[in-house]
Amino acid sequence: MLEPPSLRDVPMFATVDAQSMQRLTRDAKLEQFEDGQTVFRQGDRALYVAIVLDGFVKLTRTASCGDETLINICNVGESLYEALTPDGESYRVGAEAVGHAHVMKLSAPRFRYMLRESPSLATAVIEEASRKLSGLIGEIESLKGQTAEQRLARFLLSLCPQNVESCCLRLPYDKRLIAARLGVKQETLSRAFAKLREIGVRTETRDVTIENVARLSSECCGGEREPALPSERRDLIESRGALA
Amino acid sequence: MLEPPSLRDVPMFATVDAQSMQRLTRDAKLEQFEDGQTVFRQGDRALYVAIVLDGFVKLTRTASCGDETLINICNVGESLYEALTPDGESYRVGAEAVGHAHVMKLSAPRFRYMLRESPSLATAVIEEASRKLSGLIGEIESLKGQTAEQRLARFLLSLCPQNVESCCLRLPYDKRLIAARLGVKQETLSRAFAKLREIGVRTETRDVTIENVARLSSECCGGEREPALPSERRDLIESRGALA
DNA sequence: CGCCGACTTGAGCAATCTCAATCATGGTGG
DNA sequence: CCACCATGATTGAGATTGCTCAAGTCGGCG
Repeated sequence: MLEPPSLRDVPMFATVDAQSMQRLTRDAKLEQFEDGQTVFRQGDRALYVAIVLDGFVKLTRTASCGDETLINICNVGESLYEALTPDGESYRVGAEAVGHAHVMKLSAPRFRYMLRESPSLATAVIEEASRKLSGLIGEIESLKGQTAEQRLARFLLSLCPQNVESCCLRLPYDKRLIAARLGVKQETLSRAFAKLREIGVRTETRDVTIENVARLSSECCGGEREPALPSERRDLIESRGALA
Repeated sequence: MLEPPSLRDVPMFATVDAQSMQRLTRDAKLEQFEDGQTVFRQGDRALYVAIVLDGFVKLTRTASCGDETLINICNVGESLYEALTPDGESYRVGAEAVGHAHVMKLSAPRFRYMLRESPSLATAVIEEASRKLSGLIGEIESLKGQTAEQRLARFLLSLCPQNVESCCLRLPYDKRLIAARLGVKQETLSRAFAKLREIGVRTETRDVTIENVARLSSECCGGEREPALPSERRDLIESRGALA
């Protein structure tokens, strides 16, 4: 939090040439948000392409009847790219800070202009969009085919480092949000945690201990595993095993 | 089916300059598939970028335990873009023809090369990816927040032309597939159809009559409506009302 | 101490799934 | 023409999962 957050650390832009980055960020704005503050609203004109530089930003979609659905929780280094409509005119989801967050806003018209000027940027954006597609496909797979318990297992596994036999981790945000992310009610999430207790998952409010990662993995539909989300913060996690 | 299917009619490429299109399609292959035949398998090396030129192609994701989840059913003019992994190395979902289908396969390495050479192609691909994102976001919203009945209503509405008061339409594929698309079992779909009968939706195997589109719309969560899928075939639909 | 928010737990209910039986429908062979 | 079968669709009954509502716990924090 003390080091100045910078686009330099955002993987999405790692392969973009320096000159393009300089032009792209010429009038970029770095904004700070407190928990619950709105980054932009669904339906607003899409004046910016936003990147999370610190904290979390949740993307939600609100139906006309008022139902709000959580679409994604974006982590440090992620763009809020799925917010943009295909025509680039408005936001199809709203964005709100979860906890304290820094967001870099790049001018959308400039961004669009640069896409035509810089093949390396265009390629980077195509890859970013493809990553977002992957994430959503995984989400759909999970929602259509798995129980709440399996989804929770999958979520916890996505927080584990690869190839460890056990690990302790801190949940990245509160259980209400995790429930929304998994598409269940808070109470259901609580019960799912209770069931996982039987297979060696202890929870203490926000800290989770997974005694046997492989066991949890096999529980969650034959050991399926998300391709190691770059999303979740590794610095909150300690673990024993191959990587420890 | 008799006119030769051509990339010329694919909206995705409408804005791409002729020269790029020519280079892109230099060694393109047009393939035909019968119902159930595999276009490509999940995990295969992604040698091609595929476009549906006739019929339907379903994209499914198979978990290691064998569970198969339907991700999308792609219509004429759609790319199978969501099949590509971010690194472009392999397919993250499998593709299979639904009924008779024509698929154009473009060389993936050439495609990637052309992305750097042709800003208009890059822009078109970014828009296509964005449309795919929209579709998946809508899917997630639907899965997380709506009942089977509401999802069915939404699906039927996506098949209706805009601004009509009533309409008759033919379901684009069989009910087993529709059920998979909505993320329910076919029995549940059948019961959902039965419930909609009470609000003026008649079904005769594959033909559906919607007596009052507005009523159906209000049933499905306050009149939410998909942004008029370009996906479904308009030529199978007859309707009365503002547009008729 | 006492309140508040976040979490947990319990009980009943609603939606969906599973399993199984039934019913059209279309094609096939006699 | 009809008996027969395969397939898709429908319907019923009971089990499961997740939801709703309500109460209870727990850990800060003024």
